[in-house]
Amino acid sequence: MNIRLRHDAIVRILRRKGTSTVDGLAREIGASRRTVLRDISALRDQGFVIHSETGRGGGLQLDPNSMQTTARLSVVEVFALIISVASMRAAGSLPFSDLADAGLAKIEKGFSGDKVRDLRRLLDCLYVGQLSPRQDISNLGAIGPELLPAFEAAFLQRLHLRFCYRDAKGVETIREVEPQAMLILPPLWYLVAWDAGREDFRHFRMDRICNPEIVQGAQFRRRHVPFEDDVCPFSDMPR
Amino acid sequence: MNIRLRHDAIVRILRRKGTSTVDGLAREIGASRRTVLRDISALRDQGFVIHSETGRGGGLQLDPNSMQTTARLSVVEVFALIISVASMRAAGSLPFSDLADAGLAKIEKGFSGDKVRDLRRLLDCLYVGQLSPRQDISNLGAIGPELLPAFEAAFLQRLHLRFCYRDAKGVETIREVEPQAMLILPPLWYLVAWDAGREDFRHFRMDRICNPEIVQGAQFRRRHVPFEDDVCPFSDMPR
DNA sequence: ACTTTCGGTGACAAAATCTGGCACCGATTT
DNA sequence: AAATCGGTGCCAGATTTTGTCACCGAAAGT
Repeated sequence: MNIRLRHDAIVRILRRKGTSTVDGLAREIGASRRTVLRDISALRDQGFVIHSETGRGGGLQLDPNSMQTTARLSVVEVFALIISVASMRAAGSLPFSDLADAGLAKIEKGFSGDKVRDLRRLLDCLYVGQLSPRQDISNLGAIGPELLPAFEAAFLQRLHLRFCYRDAKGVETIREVEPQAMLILPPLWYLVAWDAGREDFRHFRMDRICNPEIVQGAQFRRRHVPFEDDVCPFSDMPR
Repeated sequence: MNIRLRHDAIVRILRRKGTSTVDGLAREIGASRRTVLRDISALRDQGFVIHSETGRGGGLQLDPNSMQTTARLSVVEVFALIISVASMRAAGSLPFSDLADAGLAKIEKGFSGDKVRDLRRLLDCLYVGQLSPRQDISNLGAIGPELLPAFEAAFLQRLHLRFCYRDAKGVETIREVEPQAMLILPPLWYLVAWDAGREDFRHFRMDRICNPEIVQGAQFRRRHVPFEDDVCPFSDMPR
């Protein structure tokens, strides 16, 4: 029997029975007492909290709060999860937001140094807030999934982005910009960028952007920090 | 050298050098060519995207988008993340929702059998939708974080829940209920439950619930499926 | 056409690791 | 004092992992 399957079996039995002895586990699994004890030790090393009591009527007990899983996530996947949690928190009344944050913190802790740098660079570009009630949200379009890889490359590698923009009057223009930040005011998303053609900072509603493409080789010239700190929901994350 | 350390070393070298040959890796790590090839295969199984080109000038190349991290999350933490993603998707216009879903799917894949069962049981109780515009959302209160452990135990172990409920007129009553489902209509959250005292199904606004406590030993008597399938945003998850 | 370089596979013995039994310790209950 | 129960060190045997070798197919230079 595989070592991994055995560990799973032990956790399953402990969960079901609540309390069990080492010998009972060994009999049920079909492994030796010694092996079960080694497995218990390994499970504790992996972060499972297993209480034990010696003597008559004693046994092992699995702390239900320590049931865990592992996952491998890329930087942008974590970023997407962070956007979800932050955006929901901004929408208010999220009883599980603390828990989701704790989960994200665990995920972030698993990153190595340069991945953390990537993540921070993305987070530095993200601002989530509340939409002011007087804002016009008519003609709300969908944001295309093809925007994601373009934004990721632009933000992480600091490259120019060229796209077609349809403004509020319906006029379409080609823009070449240096992306600076992403502003989320649910349900609206904005790209804050230095417009190279107009030589000024502009806000672009993301549902009005189409056909984004990376411009290779163009250097960033501007660095813009357009918002106050308290708008950013990630003050508690290390940066 | 440990197998895990070797995998980490391979990923580190590939990241740093960009491109490398199998023999180069073997020399640098101090393992045999065959072992490195086995490791590459294992890494690909784990989800790393490693491109390879044969012939002169070829070699291995790690896709930078597959740089990953590991994390250990509990069932409820994953549940909280799922709520965030689903709720945000219900709010509309989420360009990264697909990515967040992919991340969640990876997390869910890391669960062992009984944890998946727990997660499904929680998901079966969750419904996210759009609030109808004519709904009254005055007197919106905060949902206390102390509700979470109570709900988790109630849903997972199918135990009775007793709490103090303040209805729309401000009248407070003690209820003992069998929790059936959680309904999220942002920004409002409802608990759908069988009210044991009134012998009928009731909706409770979660910001009006206080001091929830588990009632040990009470058996569930009802099973309620109050919503159509299309309200549930998790149709693509295995269940 | 031929050679070299490179990823990838199968087979098999050697090396490393895991497993099981054993003796034994300390704590707790009967 | 006896029985129950978790925990540790030790060592031979079972199991898995590793290294070696032969070999294949693809690409690129000669």
